[in-house]
Amino acid sequence: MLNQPSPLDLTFQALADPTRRALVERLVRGPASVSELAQPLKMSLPAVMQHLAVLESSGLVRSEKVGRVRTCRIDAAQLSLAEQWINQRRMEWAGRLDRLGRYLETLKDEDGEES
Amino acid sequence: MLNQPSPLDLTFQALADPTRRALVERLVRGPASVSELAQPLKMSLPAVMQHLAVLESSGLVRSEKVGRVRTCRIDAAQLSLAEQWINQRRMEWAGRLDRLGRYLETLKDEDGEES
DNA sequence: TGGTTGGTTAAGCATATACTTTAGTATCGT
DNA sequence: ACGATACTAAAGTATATGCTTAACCAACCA
Repeated sequence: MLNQPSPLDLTFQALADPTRRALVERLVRGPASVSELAQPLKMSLPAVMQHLAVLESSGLVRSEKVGRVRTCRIDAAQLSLAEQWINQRRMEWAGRLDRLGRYLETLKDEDGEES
Repeated sequence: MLNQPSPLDLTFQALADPTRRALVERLVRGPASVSELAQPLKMSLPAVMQHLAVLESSGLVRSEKVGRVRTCRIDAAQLSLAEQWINQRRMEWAGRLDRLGRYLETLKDEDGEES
């Protein structure tokens, strides 16, 4: 993976970590400062900052610093992107099963009409 | 991450790699053998097998070997799991924005009624 | 029976991830 | 001005990831 990762790579990668999902779960309930986000987590502040950096580089989270406090908020557009990718695959798969089922049905019907 | 990863960890981690997403994209169009899956990819067979192992340990893909050929198929349930997690967060966020908007609206109304 | 096909195992290697501790640098309150 | 607060930067470390190549095994097929 020496070529630069796509937005989808970054988004799924960001969501693959339980700490980062916890951060997202917190942020959907409203914006929060870095130390506010770090408080319930049992790891160092720099560790939390690194997780936030991952979330931010994926586009899932944006943040702005005013004075000495950085306020983070989630960006739902990126969540949608990931959701859409999964949904499209699931739909494709469901559609296939549906067509397959219908096809097997026609086979049974033809069988019934036989002889 | 020395404690064992959750199903959600494994699923998002599996989807974070473009090669593995390509495998999923192929498999939603129907089951395939290992070498069939490897053929369009420009990497060694063992590399593809390792990606398949990741997909399988996440539950996104199941496979069975008959004779000397292993046939892989996707398991949509695991796709749903990931999709649901995202969807719930997105809903939560949307709901919050909605409530916030309504609240601001009431403030404006009260403001209008003032003095 | 012996070669080809389809898959598997093992080992090795470069880079990436998830932390840590230590040492900062700007605010902000008094 | 001075200390506390909120964050940041840098470096180090252990483990994980994404490959590779070189064997190897177990059908199948002539």
